[in-house]
Amino acid sequence: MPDPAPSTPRPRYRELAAKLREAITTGEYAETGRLPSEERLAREHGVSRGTVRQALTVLRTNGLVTSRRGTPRVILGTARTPNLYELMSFTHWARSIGEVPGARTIEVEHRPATNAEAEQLHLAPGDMIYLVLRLRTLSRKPVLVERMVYPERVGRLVAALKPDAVSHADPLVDEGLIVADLEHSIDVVAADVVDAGLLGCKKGSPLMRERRRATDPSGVPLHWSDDRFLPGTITFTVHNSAAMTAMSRRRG
Amino acid sequence: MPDPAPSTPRPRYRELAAKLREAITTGEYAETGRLPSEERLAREHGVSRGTVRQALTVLRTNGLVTSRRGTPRVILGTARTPNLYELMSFTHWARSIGEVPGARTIEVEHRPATNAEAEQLHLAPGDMIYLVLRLRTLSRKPVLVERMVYPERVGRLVAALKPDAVSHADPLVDEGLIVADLEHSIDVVAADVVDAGLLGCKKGSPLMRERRRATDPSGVPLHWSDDRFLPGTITFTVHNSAAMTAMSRRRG
DNA sequence: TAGTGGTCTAGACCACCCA
DNA sequence: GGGTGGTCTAGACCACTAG
Repeated sequence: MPDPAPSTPRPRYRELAAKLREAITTGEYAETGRLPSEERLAREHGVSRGTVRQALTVLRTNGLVTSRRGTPRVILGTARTPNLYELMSFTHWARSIGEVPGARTIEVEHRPATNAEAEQLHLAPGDMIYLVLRLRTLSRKPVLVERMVYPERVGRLVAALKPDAVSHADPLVDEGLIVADLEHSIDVVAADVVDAGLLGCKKGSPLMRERRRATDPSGVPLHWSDDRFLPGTITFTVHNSAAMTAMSRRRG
Repeated sequence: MPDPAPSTPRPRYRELAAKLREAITTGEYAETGRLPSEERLAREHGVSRGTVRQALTVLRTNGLVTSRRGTPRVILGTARTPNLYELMSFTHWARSIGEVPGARTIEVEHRPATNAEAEQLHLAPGDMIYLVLRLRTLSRKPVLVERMVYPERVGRLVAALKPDAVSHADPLVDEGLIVADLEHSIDVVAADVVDAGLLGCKKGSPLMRERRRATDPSGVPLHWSDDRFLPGTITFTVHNSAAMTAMSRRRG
């Protein structure tokens, strides 16, 4: 939910969701720990019950409230803010937690895709890709090694950026690229020579790896990345409600 | 979406979602890669557009289709099956991927909660908890060390299970406990002496750690766990669409 | 039994995309 | 401009929980 510049005015259900989130975090319903009924919320805010339910779905997705047939909704906790931007962009995430992100570009390659790359990006073998290798820092301390693979069309834009550009994601958004979908996988790998040199750890020492693939609304892959974090620098958290889930990252 | 035993007949939107998922995975719309319009689906299946939208929301949450105003929905990929059970229960997950799960109970403690445990389970300091330490296996090979902490009420049920019970989650479900909410965090830790002894690795070697807290529909914590996986045995995957997310695990 | 959330309908208007 | 998905309404019935 990146809340893009509202060419359309913010829909009412989001407006209401924001109001309710605010009310919850300020302790408005703290006495009972319950939310008013949907009907009552509808009356109080001058919208239909359907709109109230849309708003409550947002809150539920974010883990703020539960729901169960027959009983009022229960307040679960306070705000969580899953945000596609934050999951897509180290820069954006770092700023969101008040850190100063940095980046050093180590290498940019423009070459034919390997088989694995072609598969991940839905390209034909031999199609050209860009690979960008960067060292990312928080407050000047190395945190992760980032390898981004872009198809030609996207990579061209990235390659044109100034070498000292910290965020690569923002310019892409400005260019009109839309990320509709992200697929992450998280595991542990041993540092290779490059990782070790950049992060200042030993070759073979364990790193937490997050691989991501971003897809635009028409299903076309926008990039594929391999990020390797020093242990202790980051924690991934995932929240599931009965039907839905939200992911975020935390400083480890 | 555990699809509980339908005391109520399965709602139409789920029925429709299942039908559409089936159609997508069998390649029904493979030529165009597009879904028919909501209006048309409504006509064809004899339901209202609202119901169609509910069904499509399910598919979107699961990463099967995208949606964007103005254009038909695009088929993204094939089935993903996020399921609270599978995330809650190693046993259930293992079976879902065709593996044979095993468990060896190492230790059961019944004692006052530490401060951390009390906080996680929303207990008063000194309230009694159960801690169950188990070694979990796939096809007899050690995969993870599991530490489950239960509040008295739940732990009593677990402690009453037969020592060779593989799944602890299923009996709890049978007892009427409902998991409405799961919070995961994933990071890397060094194996302690116990971990190393059980998993057959060296003390200090890296393990992937998944900590979980489960909450029932009224917001009461049901358990808190700390699972430590041998590297290479598992990969966590998370899928986000614009507003929603789904998590799963894969054999590493 | 009263009140809640879950499901479903039939209609409406709009922003947006694309041919 | 025609068709799509996004939002919103006003109403209805039902399953479920709890006092």
